Amino acid sequence: MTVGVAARLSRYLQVLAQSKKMGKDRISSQEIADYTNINATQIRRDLSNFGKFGKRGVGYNIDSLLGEIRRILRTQGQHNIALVGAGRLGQAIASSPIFAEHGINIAAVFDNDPERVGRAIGSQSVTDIRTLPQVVREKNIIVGVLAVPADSAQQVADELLGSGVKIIFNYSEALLDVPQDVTVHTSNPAVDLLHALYFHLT
Amino acid sequence: MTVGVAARLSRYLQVLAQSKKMGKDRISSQEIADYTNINATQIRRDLSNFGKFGKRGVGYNIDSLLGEIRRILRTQGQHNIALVGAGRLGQAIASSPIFAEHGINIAAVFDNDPERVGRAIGSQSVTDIRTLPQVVREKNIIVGVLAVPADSAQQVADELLGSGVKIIFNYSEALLDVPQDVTVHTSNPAVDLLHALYFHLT
DNA sequence: TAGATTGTTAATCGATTAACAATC
DNA sequence: TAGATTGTTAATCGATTAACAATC
Repeated sequence: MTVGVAARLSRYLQVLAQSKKMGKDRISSQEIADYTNINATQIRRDLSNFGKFGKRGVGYNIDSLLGEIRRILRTQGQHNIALVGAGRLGQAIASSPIFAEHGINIAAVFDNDPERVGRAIGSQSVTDIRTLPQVVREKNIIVGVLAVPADSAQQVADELLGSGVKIIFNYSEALLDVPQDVTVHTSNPAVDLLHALYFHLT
Repeated sequence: MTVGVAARLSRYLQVLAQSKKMGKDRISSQEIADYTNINATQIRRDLSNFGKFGKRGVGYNIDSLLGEIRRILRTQGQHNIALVGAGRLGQAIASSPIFAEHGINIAAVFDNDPERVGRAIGSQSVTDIRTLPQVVREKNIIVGVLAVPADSAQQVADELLGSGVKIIFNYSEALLDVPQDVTVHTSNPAVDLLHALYFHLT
């Protein structure tokens, strides 16, 4: 499977999960297309690579398609992730239902501020960052989410990597230097906004 | 220019802006490639579409390349955006330097909670959401950022669109129904995580 | 039956990559 | 001069799209 197909499948998953919440039972490739800006033919083709999941003239059953995609992406189990930074952004991330909805469990929240350590955040309490290596190893965590200021991002990233983390979600503006086998996903709303604006201005 | 090229140029912009902050003067296509996961040949080709900005054997001058890309993307002026929602996520967004660094000005922050109205947030104070239509029109805002709970996202989106907004950044899990000429960008870290995990598990 | 939507084909387009001469 | 890196070509691959028969 290419990176592109996996990325698109995970977006279909989000649309399906939300549509189910809205009480829908089935959905057409065109409806998924409207929400994702992915071409409907592309969607049908992505899905038909793995089987015949739809009914002609009807569409796709949401529950069964959710199951199929989760099976394909192997996201049926629970995954443990670590969140570093219990400031406003960290609190917002920890209290968002978005991870839990997709079977992702925030297994630990770290901060270096003694004022914050011990406070409740999401379903956890904040842990001293000095215990990070031990906790990350114990809980077998391979994903770290960075919600720290840019000037400490690299240092925290190094610590995560040293403890076995292989995927980093970077919510700071910092550029991170990491080994080849580590995936860094940098989330930058301003960057997305710039190219969205370009097409509006044109 | 295709959507792809514009999206990539805005990512180069981010790398250049950060590298400049780190005190660097010049950068090679390979270095940009390492930070963006975009192929170095692709980067050189994207840039050479618009001119010969580099020096062989040396690389690109960061200041001059920043200027060129900003000119190409027309992001030299200031853009006004509106933020709706002054909760934890809204506060995190408002206090992030990431928008200001790219010439994007958060011109108004709205909330419906009387407790929050009037409080300082970023460089603004929170405004009553009932004034949204008036403020958005007065300030000529065409970009709205949604940092509200999923169950009020559609309602707020409708209000923004009714006041002339054309680009929405949706930080809720909700799916938004909007007219064809409106761009919705939904930011969903869990979705990104799912496909990053897939490749790690494989 | 009539309408809708899938699954699939075929054609086109843009992205990716390797390779390398040009040149700083 | 020697090393490095751009700008560009050529080949390949995946994404996109239109179209439509199959079929629910």
